[in-house]
Amino acid sequence: MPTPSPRLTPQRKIILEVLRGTRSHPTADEVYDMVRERLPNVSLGTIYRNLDFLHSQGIIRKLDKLGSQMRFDACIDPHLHVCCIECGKVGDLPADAASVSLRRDAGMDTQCAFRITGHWLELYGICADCLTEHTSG
Amino acid sequence: MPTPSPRLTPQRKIILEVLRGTRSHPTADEVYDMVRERLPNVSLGTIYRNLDFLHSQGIIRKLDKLGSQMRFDACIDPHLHVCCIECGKVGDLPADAASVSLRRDAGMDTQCAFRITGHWLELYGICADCLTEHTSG
DNA sequence: ATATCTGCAAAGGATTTGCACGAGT
DNA sequence: ACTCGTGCAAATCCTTTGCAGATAT
Repeated sequence: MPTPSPRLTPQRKIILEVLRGTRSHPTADEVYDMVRERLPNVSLGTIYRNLDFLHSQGIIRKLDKLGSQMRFDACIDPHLHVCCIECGKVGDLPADAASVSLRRDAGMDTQCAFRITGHWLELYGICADCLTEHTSG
Repeated sequence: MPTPSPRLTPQRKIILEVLRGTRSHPTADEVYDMVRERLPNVSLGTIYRNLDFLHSQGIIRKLDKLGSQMRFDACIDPHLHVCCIECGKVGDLPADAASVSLRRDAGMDTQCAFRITGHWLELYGICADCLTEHTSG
């Protein structure tokens, strides 16, 4: 059987262009607004579906830990995000700047123009129960 | 004027007891179910309001980065959380085990019975724009 | 009395989904 | 033809809110 062939529709193309044209890590809503400037009849559902598709293909990053709304990032290189606790703005930080920033809590980080005040670290893994199911099943 | 005097209602008391009686970092919904066993007529709104109140008083922790629903933790000592990517279960990790776990990605961490497969680090701060507003205003 | 708190139900915001139509191969 | 994608609107999920009645000091 032939492999499924995703299509590069105008919507999909413009959504990706819009995302690649900004460094602001926009929400779906903000992407919607930007895309509508070029494609007035696009629907929000299409935005969500395409952002999801692009993410599933590894073409964009989905940032779901930066507030109440998801944000999206066309830059998939490993890097960290800094979130402003006042206005919610999201900035980038080169990966190798992390340890520097963590040690400098409450100091101004010259590399990202944010004064770092805190951080959040969370681990992912597989719990013992799920591990057992894997090995026994 | 007298300081406001929050009351220790039965609802509030039981919610806190229930939360202190588990290490499962329950969602509001799960707290609701547990509380209803002792207080069948409690409402979900009351659960949310009290969890919020307890959090605002620094009595419990609110974990909003562990999936789509908020989770709550009566243990406010600094410690990390490990989230199972299969079933969503959340475990604890002593703070000083963090560096160990990060170095052991994909290895089994004996301290928390999770096999750590990844992590997420995010920074918080104040952006240049908001800093300017503070210093100039 | 009065401020705090409750249960109920409705509202809210973000995201997902069902469906019939449209477009590419 | 057939599959994939779209617009629209409704549905869903989690959380918050308005309100009238209840409770404690």
